[in-house]
Amino acid sequence: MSRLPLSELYERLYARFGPQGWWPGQGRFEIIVGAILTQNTNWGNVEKAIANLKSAGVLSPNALFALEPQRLGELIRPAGYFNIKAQRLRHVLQWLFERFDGDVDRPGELSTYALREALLAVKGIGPETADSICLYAYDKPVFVVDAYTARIFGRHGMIWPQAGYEEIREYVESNLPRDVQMYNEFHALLVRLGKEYCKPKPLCSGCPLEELPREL
DNA sequence: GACCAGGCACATC
DNA sequence: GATGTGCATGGT
Repeated sequence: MSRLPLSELYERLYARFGPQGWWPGQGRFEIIVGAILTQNTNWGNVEKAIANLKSAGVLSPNALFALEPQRLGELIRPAGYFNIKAQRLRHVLQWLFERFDGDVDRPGELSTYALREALLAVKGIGPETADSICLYAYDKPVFVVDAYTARIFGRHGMIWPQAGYEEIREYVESNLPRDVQMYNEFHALLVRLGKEYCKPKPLCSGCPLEELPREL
């Protein structure tokens, strides 16, 4: 495995691409909705779905919870998997209302660990979605692993090929300062790098990381 | 037309 | 515990 310090990788990516300004949406509730809609889905499609929700005036916990499930599906249709995602949004809303009286700020009072566990218990919220919500909606110091992260780290020999989500998350969290802003930028920078240079095909053309030493 | 995109739950072995 | 499959739209 490479001994390239993660902090150096972070600094190089930041120097190359600059601040990414994530999350690309505003407000806690919009971030939560976006985190579910973007599951295995291009962000451009998510933007269309969110625009539909805004136009319909239902991008709030109360309005969205009052919506007929079928109507919700129609509005988020551009984001794909619209039936299952409509259900997942309902599950989050049920959680929000049953446990926090529909107040989207109150989950933030939980500890990082408690919030993460509570989110993971909601049907339709897996590790990446839970961590995205923790980090980007509630400023909790949790690193978000995604498909790009695994692919980039894997191709550069930084993790075992069969490493799972938790393994990769702990690898990052134990090798970087526990810093919300750094986790925020690092994840966004990895997505940026992945979109531009680390696609399934072609493999790594012009990747900026090639300038980095493989072994220090 | 094939492939891909900021996953997840569930079935099966 | 690992692996396979359904879920769906829109861009390249």
